[in-house]
Amino acid sequence: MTTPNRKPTIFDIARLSGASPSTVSAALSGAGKARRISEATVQMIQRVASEQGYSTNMQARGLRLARSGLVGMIIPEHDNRFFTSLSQSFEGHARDRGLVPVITSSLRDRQEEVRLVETLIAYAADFLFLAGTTDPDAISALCDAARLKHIFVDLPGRRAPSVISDNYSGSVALTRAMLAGMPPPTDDPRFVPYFLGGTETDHATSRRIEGFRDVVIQHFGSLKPEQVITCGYSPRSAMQEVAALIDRLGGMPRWLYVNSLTVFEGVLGHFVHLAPVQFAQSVIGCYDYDPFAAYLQFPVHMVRQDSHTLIARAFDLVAADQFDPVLIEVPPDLIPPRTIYKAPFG
Amino acid sequence: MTTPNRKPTIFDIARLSGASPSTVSAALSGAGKARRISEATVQMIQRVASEQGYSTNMQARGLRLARSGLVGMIIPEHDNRFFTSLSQSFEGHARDRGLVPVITSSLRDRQEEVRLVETLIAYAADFLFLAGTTDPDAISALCDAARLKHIFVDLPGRRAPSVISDNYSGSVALTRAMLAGMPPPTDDPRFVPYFLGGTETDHATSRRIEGFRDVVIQHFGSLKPEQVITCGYSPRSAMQEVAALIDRLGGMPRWLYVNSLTVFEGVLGHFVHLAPVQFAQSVIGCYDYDPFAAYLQFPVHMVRQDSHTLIARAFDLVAADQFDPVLIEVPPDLIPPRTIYKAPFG
DNA sequence: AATTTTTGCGCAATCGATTGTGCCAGCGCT
DNA sequence: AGCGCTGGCACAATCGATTGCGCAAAAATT
Repeated sequence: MTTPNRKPTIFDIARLSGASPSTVSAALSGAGKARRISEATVQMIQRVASEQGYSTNMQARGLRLARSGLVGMIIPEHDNRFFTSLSQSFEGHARDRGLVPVITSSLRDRQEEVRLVETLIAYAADFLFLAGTTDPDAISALCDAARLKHIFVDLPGRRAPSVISDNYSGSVALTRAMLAGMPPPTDDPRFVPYFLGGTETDHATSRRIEGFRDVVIQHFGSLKPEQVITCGYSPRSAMQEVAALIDRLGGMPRWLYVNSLTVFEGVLGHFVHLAPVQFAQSVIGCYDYDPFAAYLQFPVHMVRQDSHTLIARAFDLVAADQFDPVLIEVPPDLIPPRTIYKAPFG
Repeated sequence: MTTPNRKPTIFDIARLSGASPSTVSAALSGAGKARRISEATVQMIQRVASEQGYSTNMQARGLRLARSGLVGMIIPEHDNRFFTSLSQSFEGHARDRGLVPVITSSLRDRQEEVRLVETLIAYAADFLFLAGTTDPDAISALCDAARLKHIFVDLPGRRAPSVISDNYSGSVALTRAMLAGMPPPTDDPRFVPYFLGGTETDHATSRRIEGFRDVVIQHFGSLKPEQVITCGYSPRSAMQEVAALIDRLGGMPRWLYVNSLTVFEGVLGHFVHLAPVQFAQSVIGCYDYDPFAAYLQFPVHMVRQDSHTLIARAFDLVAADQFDPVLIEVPPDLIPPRTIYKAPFG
């Protein structure tokens, strides 16, 4: 069989099968019953089509139907196991529904985020999921103007449905786990917990800080402002901040709460310069889960957001055609340190 | 301003600006000069268009031009820092060229891989990058039939350009690094290196085994078949195999070469059940890099494939419109264990 | 046998952008 | 005045699929 000069269209199939293009379209798009095409004709057309290697031109179909079958998801970055677990779930659900997932990263750049939304609008995406959006309202405005249905995941928005983790309870659980079995408080500034990373203005960070604060106050009676260091999400600034902190304290703090994997990467980048003994007594907590980070040489408590449920809930909203603002919170899981470690205070 | 009933088209802009649709099209698509539209008219039309929030309907344009502006990349999975580093580079390069990257994962399923290629064909992707393809020739056949330009990355194909890591030299470097400073060989089967993971039939694995073999033979004089365990890429089977190996040897081997991050995840899943002392003397090597895995509690030598260069070379081929088979090898980097560890034989 | 209903399918418009072609006015030239 | 040339724009066809509508033949009904 020689390769044809170009891809066959319904007109080619029509010619070869002796039917009309509209009949071919109906037969191949599954609208055979609805358009009263006989079963025999449908089968015959399908046979011819598969012989010719026909496949629907989705641009033509999309143009006619004013939808593309593409569904978008914007994440801050691919290089992050939390976001990729969202991606992986998103792909699965999208495919189960016969949709084509388009996952793309903004690198936490607002301009880029806007461009991506505009692109997805131009391609007539059927709907859009947004993870880690920094300016949800602006995005919603854009989407609304183009009638693009959208749902926020991970960080909530006011103008569209949001499916997020229960950051407060997750943070409380994480902080409690870190402090479990702690010795009586002392005056040493190294013997209080520190919170590192994130942006105060984002919902997730602020809720996590609240959880952290409540538990710390319960155990220590107070929380000093310098115990909360919100330095954004970049590994670089995290590395600088943790270095400065250790320098200031004259050593590693006993408890370090790390807000996100990217921050953790920065922290580890600094640990390279420390002798192991310097953090031998430390307990690390990290909001978000990475399977490799879970096996580090010191106990790391991690919060694993339930990305599967987050995405599933968002798709439930899609299925129900529910795009009015609503906030759905999904509890995350606490992952204890691996059993290969001795208990820190044992 | 009220939101319009639907997105404006060039016909709306034409009506509002007093020009014809074809003039509007020319003005907005940048073909103003070529079609001799006066500068004043172009500016006027652009102003009206931006006032109306016009954006090109890419489905219509794509239909007319028989290309979409979409460029695809298929990877085995998102949850893997090697593949996501490819993704991230791919996105950057695609955007620099004004193209829209569509990255999607096959979960190493051949059927799914084929479906994805067919989907990208249906959407008229401009070209396609394929990473970790298990059956490249079948994919090439599909793409050729649809005149879809494609390039293999990571695993090579015969019928299209391939840009891959220099797996042999990377493997030699990794094995050498693992064995550096090794004590004289003994008869203990725990004191020989083991290779774990991958598929013998894939090019990367077979080249890596060759490199491993050559170095091991150089140091030990021989390599027994049981020292090479190719159990695929799934963490589950890796976990089983490493458990069986340790059981058989009566303890951890001194050197374990882990072929890919997913295999490493499986290995770590088993390490949970071991006392730290059991692998305190072991040296791990892993082909592929994960920033967290690089900080584990035992020395881990890692090979970081130069994903940026891999993608850059592939885009060079695209730019040169070079889609005839050719094999380009890019040297990977060896990442030594972090300095926080004591030297294993120090 | 006449009428109504159903079955099976084709015609032609439509989605929104691009592009080959044609038309007209104005200009310079002889 | 007559001619050619060019700048500036509009007309209409086109890409490939979907769908409202219509029509003829077959089947069912009276």
